[in-house]
Amino acid sequence: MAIQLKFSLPEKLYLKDPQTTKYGSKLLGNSVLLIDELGFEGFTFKKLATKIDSTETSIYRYFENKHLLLLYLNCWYWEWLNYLIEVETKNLPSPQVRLERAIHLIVNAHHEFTLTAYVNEVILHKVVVMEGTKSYHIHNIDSENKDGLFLCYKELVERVAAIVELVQPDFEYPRTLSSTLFEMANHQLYFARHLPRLTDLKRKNDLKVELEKMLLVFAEKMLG
Amino acid sequence: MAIQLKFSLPEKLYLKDPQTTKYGSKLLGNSVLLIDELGFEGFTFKKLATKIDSTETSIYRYFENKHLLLLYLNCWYWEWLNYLIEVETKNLPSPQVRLERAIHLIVNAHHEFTLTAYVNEVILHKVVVMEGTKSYHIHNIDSENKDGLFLCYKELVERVAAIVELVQPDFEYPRTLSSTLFEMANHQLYFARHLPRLTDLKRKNDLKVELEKMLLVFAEKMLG
DNA sequence: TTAAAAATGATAGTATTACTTTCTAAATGA
DNA sequence: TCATTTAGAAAGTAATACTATCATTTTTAA
Repeated sequence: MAIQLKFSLPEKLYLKDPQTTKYGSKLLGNSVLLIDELGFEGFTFKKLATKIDSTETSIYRYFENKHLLLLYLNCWYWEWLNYLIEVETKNLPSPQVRLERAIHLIVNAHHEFTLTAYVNEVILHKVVVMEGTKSYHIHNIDSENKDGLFLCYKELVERVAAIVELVQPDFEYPRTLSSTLFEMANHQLYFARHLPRLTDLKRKNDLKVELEKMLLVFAEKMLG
Repeated sequence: MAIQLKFSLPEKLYLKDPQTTKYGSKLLGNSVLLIDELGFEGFTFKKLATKIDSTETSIYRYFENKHLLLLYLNCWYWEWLNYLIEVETKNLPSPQVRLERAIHLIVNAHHEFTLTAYVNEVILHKVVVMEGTKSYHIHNIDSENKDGLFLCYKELVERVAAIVELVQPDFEYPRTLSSTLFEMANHQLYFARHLPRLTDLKRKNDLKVELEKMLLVFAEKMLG
């Protein structure tokens, strides 16, 4: 993919949009690497500043705090996946096939597509699986939600829910099914890697193949 | 319920078991209240010490850090639920009915049972829904897992998985179904309360009733 | 009953975190 | 080229996440 994409993310996420400057993209790219390396709790703006040969002050000009940076990365991921699902399910012959394609992308997109130079999508996906829920399990969730910070996730969930509704208009839980597909994809992968007794995915096999199959079975049974 | 229960939780969770002293039970009970009030990120041992008219030093004699305290509370909840499911599904006529009873308990136990004087189960449940995932999304997950800190959750998931296997021995994902029931119960409730576009549960209705119905439909379709 | 042991409190101290402020220098662009 | 934007440098602060030491109170067991 040669086209470089810029996503429009909620304004209140940042003080200055890191996608608009070279420094900003360095910030984003390295924050993904450092969060992966240290875990979100061990990650600090000080350490990130050192890593990119800069200062805390400069980072604070982009983000109010590390929580909003994490949320920015998640939103970026959600927008990116949303864009891919939109493009890749267009012109497919039936809703069933579109749903199958969407599930394939939820599991595999980060390995098959690279849209940007500065963010490593494979590592970003690791961060989303490992730290993602922390971006929306926060004490001031309601005020952040009011500021529109979770629109990206909502739109992503709604895109897949809309396909679900086409597949089976009588199904009573399209949003729940959609959000559960996204949540399951992350949690079951995390369990397979770290708490294997909580899942039937087997680490020795190709997790992506198994996970995709599992989500397909799951969706089929719910709608079939 | 007049019987006071004491749960045996993994030893490495604590330095001194808070269930063994009066001070410890005060610590536990108030930590639930304070985490609910401030959110886990805003919660500190200093603030807890002030709340129970004590000192940081004393709290540190029980727990190495606040993460382990949160995990302790989660384990407590998992053990408590595990115990209830065991007792309450015993002697039921069929696996189907036992699974239905288990789902009912996942959703409602905290409102229907009170086993201890010092922990408010309803608020503990709020904390588990809000902060629970943080207790196992941590950078040193593998070493903590090695220390057996997640046995309670594994046993809980396996208890329900065992029932699933009795209901439908050919079903290929009993553990995944079980862990997904627990995860869904928390996430869908959280979404209904804070990010309603991510779920079909409607806040105006009785969330518990709706959630139980939803999980039943979900399990039925998976196994039916 | 008393002496030992266990549990808690009081005080102090440290490194790190999570910022904020102010002022300067370099790059950019109209 | 002059104004504006952008980044760096340095310093400072309140709070966090602990640790150490010593004194006091409470419990327990001989």
